[in-house]
Amino acid sequence: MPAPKTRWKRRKEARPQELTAAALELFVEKGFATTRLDEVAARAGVSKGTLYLYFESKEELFKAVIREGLLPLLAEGEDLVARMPGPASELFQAIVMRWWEMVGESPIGGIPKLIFAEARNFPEIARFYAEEVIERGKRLLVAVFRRGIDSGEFRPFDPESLVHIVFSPLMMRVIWKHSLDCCGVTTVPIDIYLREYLELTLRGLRNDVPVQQESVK
Amino acid sequence: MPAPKTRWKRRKEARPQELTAAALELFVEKGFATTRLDEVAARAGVSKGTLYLYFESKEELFKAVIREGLLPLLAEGEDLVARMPGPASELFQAIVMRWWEMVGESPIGGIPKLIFAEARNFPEIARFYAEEVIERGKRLLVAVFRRGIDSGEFRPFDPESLVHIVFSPLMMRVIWKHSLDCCGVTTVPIDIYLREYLELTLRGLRNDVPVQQESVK
Amino acid sequence: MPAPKTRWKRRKEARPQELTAAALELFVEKGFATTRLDEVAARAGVSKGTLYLYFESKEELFKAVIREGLLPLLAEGEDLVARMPGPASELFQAIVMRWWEMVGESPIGGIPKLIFAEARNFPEIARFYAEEVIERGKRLLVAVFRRGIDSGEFRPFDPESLVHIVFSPLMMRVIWKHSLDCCGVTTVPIDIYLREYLELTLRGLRNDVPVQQESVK
Amino acid sequence: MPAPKTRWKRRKEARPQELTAAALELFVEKGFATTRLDEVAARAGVSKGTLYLYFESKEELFKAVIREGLLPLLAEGEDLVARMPGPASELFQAIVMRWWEMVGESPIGGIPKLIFAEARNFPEIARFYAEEVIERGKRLLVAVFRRGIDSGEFRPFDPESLVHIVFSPLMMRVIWKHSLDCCGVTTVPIDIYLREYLELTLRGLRNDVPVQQESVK
DNA sequence: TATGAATGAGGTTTCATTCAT
DNA sequence: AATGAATGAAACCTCATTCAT
Repeated sequence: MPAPKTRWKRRKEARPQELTAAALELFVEKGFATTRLDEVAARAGVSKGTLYLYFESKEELFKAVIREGLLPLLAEGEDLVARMPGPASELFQAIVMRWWEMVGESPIGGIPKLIFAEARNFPEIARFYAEEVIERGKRLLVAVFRRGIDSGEFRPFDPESLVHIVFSPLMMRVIWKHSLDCCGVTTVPIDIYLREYLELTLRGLRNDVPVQQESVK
Repeated sequence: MPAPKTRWKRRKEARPQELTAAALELFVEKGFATTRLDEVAARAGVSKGTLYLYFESKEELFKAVIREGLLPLLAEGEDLVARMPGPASELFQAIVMRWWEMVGESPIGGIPKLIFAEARNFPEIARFYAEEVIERGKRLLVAVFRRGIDSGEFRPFDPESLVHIVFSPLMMRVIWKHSLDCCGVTTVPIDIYLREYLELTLRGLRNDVPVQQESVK
Repeated sequence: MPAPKTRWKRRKEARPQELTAAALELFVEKGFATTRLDEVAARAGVSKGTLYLYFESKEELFKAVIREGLLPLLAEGEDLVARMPGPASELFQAIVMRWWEMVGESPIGGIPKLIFAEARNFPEIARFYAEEVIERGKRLLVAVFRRGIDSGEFRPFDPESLVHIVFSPLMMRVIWKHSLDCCGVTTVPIDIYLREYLELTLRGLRNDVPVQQESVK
Repeated sequence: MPAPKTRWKRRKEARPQELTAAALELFVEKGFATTRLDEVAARAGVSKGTLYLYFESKEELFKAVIREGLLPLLAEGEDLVARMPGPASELFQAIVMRWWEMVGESPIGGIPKLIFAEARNFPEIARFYAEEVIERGKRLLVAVFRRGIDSGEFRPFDPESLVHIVFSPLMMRVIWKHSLDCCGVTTVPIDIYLREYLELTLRGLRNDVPVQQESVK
């Protein structure tokens, strides 16, 4: 008796996440408009009507998918900067690798594609996402950049101006992964991509001074 | 009487492009599925039925939009490499600036967003686009990189591995422009963005000349 | 323990009536089709599933609502005629006032509107209602009319032909009360309405002869 | 060429009325909620989608049905009072007979039942109907009553108080016709009904003065 | 007895596509 | 060549009904 009730209750609590998980997959796969709620329900193993016990409409489901997807992103990483002591370049490298592991490889990696694709149809959600995710991520990286500049490890530059540029190759890669990659348009393996990306970027950021000082000598 | 007829004929020949232009705008704005053919027709100033005189279906219209959008891209730039003599870094800079002018600023700049958003719904088109546009662009940049490496201007690296990484900030910017930008989520002004991008990237690519100069000495 | 059990039992026996009462309210308010069983359950303070312990289907609930509503109507009034001795006009007046008190003012006053609205969707129920309520009411009034005619108080007329006509203003009033009245479309206050109605009707029914006989005298 | 175009245009102009006519029938027959748009379309001989070329939604169709139904009512009768010269009782009789002919016998006779049934679900429409139809009809009858009172033909009474009462038997009859009548619950034939109604009502309204004066004497 | 999560048939509504004009 | 009225398949959503608990 307690077991079944628990099973039910657990079910009821687990449902929304099962549903948003199925929806995320399909929204990323086919886009919001093209995804039929039947499919979402089928993939989650429930009937169409069940969706409406948990979400008022397709649009609300969409919002929930995005909101749900944020949480892992927000929880992750913010303290990474504070904890990590070493040089900024190593910290940056650590963040990049971790981001790919946690976001790039996981289903929530589909969200960026989804956001860019649907932003103009759901401006409030786009703004919400920008505020909650992009802005926070930006602050994180800017802090790293500042530390590097202060320590002389990075050349002096305006972190705000560079942050989008620096992050672009990661965003593009995760977007690519969920669009062209799935059509058989492949590119360099991810490990090489990340290695080359880090090298290019760190070379682009670092201070030349030591080298030049050497040459001055 | 002859004048109107000429105007008509001209009209008739111009029609398909007027239609694809209207369709491109709307597809970029709202996505393929969400765009109604009524709207496309209305924006092009014709009736819904007229669309079917020129395109067999909504999907064919979509393909035509992409195909049409390619031509300017293909025509442009390929000879730029051959013609431009100077150092690779200057050539790269010229390509970047020109690309932004010709693509980033024009309506066809919406195509990348469209492709990434719809790739999985239209894999053949995605492959077609990858083949015809991305691949060619890649070859163009690879050639520039090669020239720079050969001349010692760039450090030795595998051009194939870096080309996507290097181009990402431009892609992201043009995607951003047609999605989040339209929701009021803005970022650094484009001139600063491009300047910082070029500096970061060229620093990341170039040879550490001073050191090498010493060794040359 | 016995106390609660008793309360439970009382509850259990009272349930069907609580449910039909809630249903009547809502059916009158919104119509049969538009009323959701959730609402009925909610208004009765039970869960949706509980309804099905007492009624096989929404339609059965509807039937029960009507059947339930009949009982007070049937119990009331039939003996009123037999008991009341005085002149027919006073008896008629008494019936009218009592009917308005017992039916017009009570929730079951909504039933006529409901019946007229849903008759064609539930013909058997309509016939059942006609048989059990309208027919009986008619017989009641016809008896009164007969008595009045026989006593010379009313002019000679065919009671069967007049009964619907005479009763119409009361029916209309109670229907109005549950439809237009609720939309803010009001009319004469009920006391004036009834007074004027009685005057008009009794003038319409009464015999002029006595007066003339008097004058003859 | 002109013929076909005319046919099309004529069709396009006739359509809304064909559709509202079909809808009126069905709404009266089954109620608003229970009527399926498929049926309306089928009865009008068009496809479901066609409805949406002319009406934005089921609710708008409903409103149009009511609005459409008003016009004949409004056009009719208002001048009847002005034109008719004779005694008020004859005018009243004429109005009653004409109303039954024009409204009672025609499909728009279903509207009252519809209004009373759906008033609480569509309060604005109910108010609109009350304002445009009931109120005007009331004014019409009140004018007739006034004329009769002024001429001494009718006893002195407050016309406003009596108008609903007097009209009730006609309303009830037309409502009955579209509900219980269709379930086989019949009543007195209409000609007898109207005759008895007129007699009862005119007796109820007329002045007894001469007789009473005699008795007073 | 009572609950309320789950179902799925059925309704309204949309829109790509057709075709008579 | 151009129109736009008409279609009907397919989507979203509702809600009466069921049933495990």
